[in-house]
Amino acid sequence: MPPETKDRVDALLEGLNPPQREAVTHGEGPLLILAGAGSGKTRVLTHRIAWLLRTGRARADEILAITFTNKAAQEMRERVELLVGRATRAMWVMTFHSACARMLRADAHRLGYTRQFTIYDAADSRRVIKKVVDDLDIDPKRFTPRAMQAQISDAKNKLRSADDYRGLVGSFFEQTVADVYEQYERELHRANAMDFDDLLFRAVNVLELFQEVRDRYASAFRWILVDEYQDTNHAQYRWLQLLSSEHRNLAVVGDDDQAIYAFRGADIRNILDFEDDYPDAHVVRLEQNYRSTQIILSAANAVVSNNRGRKVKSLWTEVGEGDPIKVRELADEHAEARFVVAEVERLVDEGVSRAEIAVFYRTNAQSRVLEDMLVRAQIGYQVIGGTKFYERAEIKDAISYLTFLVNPADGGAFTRVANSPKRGIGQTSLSRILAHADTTGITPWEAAEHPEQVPMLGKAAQKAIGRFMSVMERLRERAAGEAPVGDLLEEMLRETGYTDALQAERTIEAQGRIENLEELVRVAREYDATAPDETRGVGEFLQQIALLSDADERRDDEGLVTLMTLHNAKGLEFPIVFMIGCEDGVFPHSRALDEGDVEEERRLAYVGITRAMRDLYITYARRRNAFGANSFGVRSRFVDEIPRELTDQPDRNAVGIGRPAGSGRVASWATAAAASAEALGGRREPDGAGQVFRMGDDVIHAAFGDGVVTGVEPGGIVVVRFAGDRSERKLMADYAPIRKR
DNA sequence: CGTAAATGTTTTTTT
DNA sequence: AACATTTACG
Repeated sequence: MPPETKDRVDALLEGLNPPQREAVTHGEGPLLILAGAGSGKTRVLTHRIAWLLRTGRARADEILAITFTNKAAQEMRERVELLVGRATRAMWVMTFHSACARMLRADAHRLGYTRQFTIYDAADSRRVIKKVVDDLDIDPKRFTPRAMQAQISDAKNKLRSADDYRGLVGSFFEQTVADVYEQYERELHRANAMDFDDLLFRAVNVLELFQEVRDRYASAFRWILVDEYQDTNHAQYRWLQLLSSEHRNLAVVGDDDQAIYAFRGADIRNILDFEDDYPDAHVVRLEQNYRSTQIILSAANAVVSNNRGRKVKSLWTEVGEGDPIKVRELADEHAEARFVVAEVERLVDEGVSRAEIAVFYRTNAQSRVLEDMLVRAQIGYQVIGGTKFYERAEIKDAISYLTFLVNPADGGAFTRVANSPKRGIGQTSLSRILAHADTTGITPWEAAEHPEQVPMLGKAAQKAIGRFMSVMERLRERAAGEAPVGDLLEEMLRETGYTDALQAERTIEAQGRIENLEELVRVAREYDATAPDETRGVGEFLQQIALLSDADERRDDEGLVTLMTLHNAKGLEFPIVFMIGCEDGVFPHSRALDEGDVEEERRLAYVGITRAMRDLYITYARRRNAFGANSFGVRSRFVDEIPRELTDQPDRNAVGIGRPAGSGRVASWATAAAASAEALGGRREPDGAGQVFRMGDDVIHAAFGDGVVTGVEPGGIVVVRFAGDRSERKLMADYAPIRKR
């Protein structure tokens, strides 16, 4: 190695601790990196890639790096480029699904798909399943499409085909699933479409069935690196196995304590058994945490240590003790939101940037109350997840138009756009056209091209279809002529009258939709400008956006408070973290309790806690609006698993809805309500006269307005923080003009 | 064929 | 409570 190169390699290793360095400089052979939360695993991955490149062990096109989100992939590529000082376009850094889609574009023809195959999202797939259930005369009440979909997805994640599944049938339910699965596969194939699970499944199929494809990739990818390995499923495991079969340079990074995707088929054994699969694997443990205070780490450790069957690890930090964890009980979800918002305002006053603050919750629905409150307080925020941009009706419509242009077999896309905007093509006409295509073995596009040949189709419908298709024909020529996607999209929105129809509505919502479509055009133009030549085109654009996730939309430089589910929080860190809704039934989720998946929920708690660098707030509510009805809650068991001395509420059981001493669990809302009443004891509000105030109560003051009780002191004094001027005042409960809301 | 009202269903987490 | 889907009517 020339001395100059050696210096640059040494520079790469500077600032790494010994185990990190060991992982980065591991040579040939399998490598397992057990990386505790905040132990710098991303740093290790990027430095390892840079090291492989710098030392000449790898060319960029010999590296395959798998990340969990597209955003993470992009960041990883940028960081590697910074380290090695040049572009790394040839390197494959992407998610499992993106990598598989890319491989399938090249080789799907071997399985009877074209390279323009459509990627169906969960909603598209659900629609197909519904149709199948309907066609097969199955009672959708007994066999809900939702359950069917879950079963099929599960099978695919285990690499079980419809045939395989049928062979394992053990009940009437499964028998029915087998029928649906089989027909579903036929429908997808006929539409030249794949669902998310297919991308992995079919990619494995191609590698297994075609030796030359396997050889091509297995020899190309000399170095493979995988992040978040604890959340891989069997199909992903097999895919990696096939790709790494030749060089065996597979490096995986993960933490079994952060496995939170079992519900999606992830198999924690993939990481636990790595050393059995690769007996010669080199194992590195990263146990020094660079992120959180000792108190936060201790809390996380205490909680997760209640799980069994984990690889024992001991995280430590040099960051220092830090502040106690702030635990708050609030009256209901509104008081909870008010507390969070008031605290955010206080922190911002202290000079904290909003971008340093995140709020985590178990389910997306919980963001709503919080959003209301943030809007009122005029605090900028972003919500990750929930209703996604690409799931909005108008965006789906626009995408379906493009999809139908490039994939004329996609009857789903056709159905979606044919009568949107309204042009007099109803459900009946559509069904006739699709049935005609079905029976004569032509594509929906071809059938629609010749409406006069469709049996039973009315004259008016024929004319409407004709007009629609002549627009589509023109657009298709433009698409084939490799027009930029942005131009094509704009033309489409204009020519089909889509924008005009929205404009005609003259409503604020329609205006919002138009703005969303403009945003989509902007995304397309961005794609036109940045996509490498070889991957340009409508088809590729569509496949790429189909694989975008919520997490990819996250922005971290615009001074916004971030709201997201605990699942979306994986891999991120924030100086200040709020975990809200910490009640049994909400978190851990009641469904998980029913199904005995408490350990996964606990890992979710571990993930949430370990995102916090400096300050952690945990809140729970006594009362919460579940289905329109109020339910009473009990503090989450996870809160009680945090040693009290790590919190600012060492005697928190003295007041409020503490878990009844000695009782193990409270699993249902019914028993929860009883337990709550018991815990409240004689402290329930008297009707009418003399009010009793508790921490978290919402109050209205005649002069100061809305507020929340932040403390109760002897002598009938209550401490109230007011939303209006954010002041905190001590008031005499009996004399001050305050009442509960 | 399209709209409006009525009914039923929904809340886990997501690539 | 909110939303989607179904049903009834114009």
